[in-house]
Amino acid sequence: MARKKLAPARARAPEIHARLVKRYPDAHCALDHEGAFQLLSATILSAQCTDKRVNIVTPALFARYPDPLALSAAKLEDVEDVIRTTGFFRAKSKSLVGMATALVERHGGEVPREMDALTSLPGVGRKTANVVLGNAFGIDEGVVVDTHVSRVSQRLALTKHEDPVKIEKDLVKLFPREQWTMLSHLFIEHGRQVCIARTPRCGECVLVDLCPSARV
DNA sequence: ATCCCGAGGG
DNA sequence: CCCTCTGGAT
Repeated sequence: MARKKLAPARARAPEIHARLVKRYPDAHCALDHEGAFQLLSATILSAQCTDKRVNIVTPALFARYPDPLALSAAKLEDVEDVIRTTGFFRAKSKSLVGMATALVERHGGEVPREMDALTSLPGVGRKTANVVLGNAFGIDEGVVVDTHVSRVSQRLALTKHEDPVKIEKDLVKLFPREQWTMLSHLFIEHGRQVCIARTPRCGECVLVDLCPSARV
């Protein structure tokens, strides 16, 4: 069975975006939050953890530590008890308290809006910084590349890389800046519902004819 | 056994 | 580049 040769990524990208927008018109940040500080905290917790699980623990976290000053003064053990079920709880607790302390000491208790300042915070890498910039501040600084975005991009052959930074470089060249933040939500939603890691549901995928990995 | 909106350290 | 950190869901 001859597989139809697909167009290069550059030619498929606009159609991929259009179909996903139509398929997931309500795509949005799945981490419950109010404001940059809460989103920053929730995103630190999201490492190797489902957003659903993060949303279970954050209400208690935000109630107990409503602002950077309160979180900076928290005892690590108390934070660990609240966030334990999200995994990596010792490292995440240190990151949260360290992040809050850095906000108080270096940024007047506010979340900075610059990539360099954000990634200088404890426990904050490029992925987390992109989440905050895009969703709390409305700045399309880059594309959030999490496990879903990585997998979907590879299956669609929009990148040949596995390194998230290299994947992001490929994606920002394929899609216009004003689409970057929403693109992440679209890929994440598609990755969760259809382009699932173990058993992708290619039979119900709106991108089958644009995907070299499709198995129907 | 594998995966989930990663980051830091060696 | 590699490894480690961690619990819950499937």
